[in-house]
Amino acid sequence: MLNIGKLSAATGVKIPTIRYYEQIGLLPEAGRSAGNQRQYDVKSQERLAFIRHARDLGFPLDDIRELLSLSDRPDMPCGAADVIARRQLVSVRDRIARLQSLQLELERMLAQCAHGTISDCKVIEVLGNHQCCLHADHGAA
Amino acid sequence: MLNIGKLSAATGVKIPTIRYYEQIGLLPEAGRSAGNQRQYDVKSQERLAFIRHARDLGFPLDDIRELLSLSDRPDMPCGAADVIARRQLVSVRDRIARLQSLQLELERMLAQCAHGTISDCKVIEVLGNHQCCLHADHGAA
DNA sequence: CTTGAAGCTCTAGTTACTAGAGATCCTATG
DNA sequence: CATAGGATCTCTAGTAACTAGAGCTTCAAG
Repeated sequence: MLNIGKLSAATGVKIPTIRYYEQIGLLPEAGRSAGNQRQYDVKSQERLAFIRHARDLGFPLDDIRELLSLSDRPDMPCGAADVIARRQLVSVRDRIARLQSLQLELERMLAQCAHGTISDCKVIEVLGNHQCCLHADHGAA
Repeated sequence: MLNIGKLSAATGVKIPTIRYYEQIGLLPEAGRSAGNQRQYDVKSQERLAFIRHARDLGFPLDDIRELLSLSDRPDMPCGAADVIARRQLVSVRDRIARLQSLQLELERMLAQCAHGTISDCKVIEVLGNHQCCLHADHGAA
């Protein structure tokens, strides 16, 4: 049995976040000690590690909730988990593509900056003028 | 003079978002028609386009606020704008790097999925086990 | 037995919007 | 000129995923 501080240290999830996860029902209500402090076992730690990892991977909490409910029923086909992961992969790829075009534009802006005054600052100028940029269609998304 | 609907169409910023920007002081209070409806001129449209573009580039509103206040003083040196853009570039690069490692891991998970039952689903398994992944240090950030 | 760290609950704040209710206004058609 | 409909108004509250703080209690070390 470990208290919330140890659990936090073990999983890297901050204490208020653990309580928050319990509040929204992502973690079951923890058992309490005589003095009303939360007590966790290894199961809880594993569940929290699962959440942590999925969060690191960018899964929203709702998907994680779904994944957890799947993992509670090990005899079901895993198509649903696959769908969630695949959806996540698509969105990660999309985010990468966007960010790469933004990176290019920022580099271009900075390369043109002659360190003069604001009036001829390319950073400001480029930001004021959407026509000249490489990601014109991203706004529509 | 254009009303909020036209401004929204012209800039691609949604109507409630325009009002929100006014509320938080990012846009000055718009003039009103006899019937209390907001009226915008070309200046407002440019300012909003600037905001829009900077948002697309991933700048947080606070940075945009700063950028706008800079662009209102064209005789100042542009070092500050440069610093903001540079900071943004660093964070964009960092986000790309993270996402690329997440992409790899998701691809790996999906490649291993044999479409059996949950009990042998690699997606669930990998998520439950942080040891085996490629981005172990990301959580610390 | 005391003291200081760690835990508790509860509320409110964050970012950048988005949604909805209910009222008002503007414009085009009959 | 009346009216129907879409557009706009204000206001409140909700979203995601936490984070911060106040004020209290409990636990462990000395």
